[in-house]
This record gives sequence, C-alpha cells and structure tokens, in this order.
Amino acid sequence: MSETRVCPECGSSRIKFDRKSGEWVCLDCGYVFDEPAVDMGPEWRAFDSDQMEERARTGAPLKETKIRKGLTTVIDTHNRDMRGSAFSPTTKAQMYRIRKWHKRTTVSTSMERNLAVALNEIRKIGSYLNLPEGILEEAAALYRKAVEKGLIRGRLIEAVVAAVIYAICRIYGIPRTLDEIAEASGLPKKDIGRTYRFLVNELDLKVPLTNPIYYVPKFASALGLSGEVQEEAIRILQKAIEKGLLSGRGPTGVAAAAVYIAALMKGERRTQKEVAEVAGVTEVTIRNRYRELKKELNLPVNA
DNA sequence: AAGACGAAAGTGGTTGA
DNA sequence: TCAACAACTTTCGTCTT
Repeated sequence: MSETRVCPECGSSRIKFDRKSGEWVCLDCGYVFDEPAVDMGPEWRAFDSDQMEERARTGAPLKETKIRKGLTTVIDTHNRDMRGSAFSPTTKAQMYRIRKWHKRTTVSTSMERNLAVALNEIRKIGSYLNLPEGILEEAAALYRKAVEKGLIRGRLIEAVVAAVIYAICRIYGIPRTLDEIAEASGLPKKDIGRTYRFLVNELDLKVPLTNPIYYVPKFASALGLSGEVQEEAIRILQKAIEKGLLSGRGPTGVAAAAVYIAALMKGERRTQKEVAEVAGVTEVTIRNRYRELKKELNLPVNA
C-alpha cells in the first residue's frame, strides 16, 4: 500500500479518491483501480485456523448456511383492492410496474444468495489448501462471471467452486493437483474435472499447461531436501523442456522424477517410494520418467 | 530385508469416426 | 455413441545393495 500510486493505463500519478463510488480513479484517463479503497480485512492476524475461528467476530455462522433464511414476498395478480373492487387503469399500470421491479430485485438477491454460498465455499477450500488471498479474490471474480453467464444452472455450486479454484490455480501457476482440490472439496475428481472443462470452454479461459517446475519446491520441501537439490531439479526440468520430453506426460510425474534424480546427484538420497508418496504418483511412473530423463539427457547418475 | 527395476494386465479419460 | 489409444496404476517376480 504505497502512497505514490501510478496509473497502469497512462502512467499518470494524479490519482484521486472518488467518494461517491468509493474507488480510486485516475484523473487523466479515468482508469478505475481494482483494489477496494478501504481495507475490508480484519485488523487482527491469525496464524492458524483455530485462531481464525477464535478471533473472528463477523461473518456468517459457519455451520448454518440455510438458504431460505430470508422471508419472501409475492405480490398477487388479482388487481383488486382490500375490499375486492377492481383497480382503476392507472393503479393497475402502477401495480404492474411494482410487480415487475419486485420480481427483478428478487431475482438479483437470489443470485446474491448463490454467491454468498459460493464465497463461503471458496474460503473453506482456500484455507484448506493454504491459498493466498489474491487467488481467492480471482476465484470469486471468475465465479461471478460464471453466474452471470448462467452456467451454474443444473450444477452443484460446490463443483463449480472447485472447478473455478482449480482453473485459477493453474492460470496463476500455483501448484495444486486435481486430487488435492477433490480432497479439499469432498467431491469426486471426475465431477470437478468435467465442470472445469465446461467452464474453460464456455468462458474461453486460456489455461497454460502446467509447468512441472512449479511442483519442485513443494515436493522438495515435503521431503526435507536442500535448496541445492531444488535448483538441480529445476535445471534438469529446463533441459527436459528444451528437448521437448514432456509432451503428454503428467507434470507431477516428471517433477517427481526430476526431484528424485536431483536428490540422488546431491547425495540426499530419498527412496522412490517416499518421492512417489508426496507427489501423488506411483513408483513405477517415477521409474519410467527417471529412465527417460536419464537416457535423453545422459545425466551423471551413478549406476 | 528393503529398495530398485521392469513386464504385463487393468483402469479412467480423451479422441475421432 | 463406440472403439482405439496413450498415460498411468496395480501387481508381481527378479535383481541389487
């Protein structure tokens, strides 16, 4: 949060706070900043989920996400007043307009309710997977887009949320596998995958294919390996990418093999089983990738 | 005895007719 | 909609440390 803001559109530093809309606006080109003008976050910090629950004093109760909590009102269409006599044409027209707007505002709140449930779910999965705040914001934005396009109908909110999070993670290079998302959301992998593909199609998302390098730090730290090993593994992967060895291969398998080899080379040996465990693949896959990498890059692994 | 290796059969998902 | 297909898993026997 620096004081000297610069407009990303035109480079001007003449940024002003617009009280009406509550946003920061560039005076030269009218660019509106994304960030909320007010820090909506809590003034306290929580270091684990227990503290989070303990310290939070706002927000919806976690257990009680009942959709029908609000009362609903419907205006009838009899066009009679309380004594049963018919409305005059003027009143009738007025009532028509009232009904119209009543309906419209009700529809919009049902969307809000949908969004509220989804946001709750996003937070839940996000905290389970330790996702950064910005990613959750992006996920929420994408979900909103999906709702506006009417893509939720006939689908579980949870499934859409999981798919959205998976997509955002891939777009931003946060290494989370479909398996992890499935576990966090309690939904079968199959459903999430299907919904994910649907969203990618409908929303024209451009999702880059996962770079195995993203997984290296994750696996290495889970195995307690040094930074040197990480660097070596990344070097191996870069060479493999140059040689086009990775097409069609699962990114986790390749990353796991690279970490395994790097550990071997740096004398921090881990068994294939251990590596397979943290990577969520089998030993056999690691062996196959290992064989390919060793042969194609003729690596100096003691044999 | 544990880990590494590789062959063979099985599985779930994608693709193209 | 169905069959072919590639990647990956499971299982199991053998070899190495």
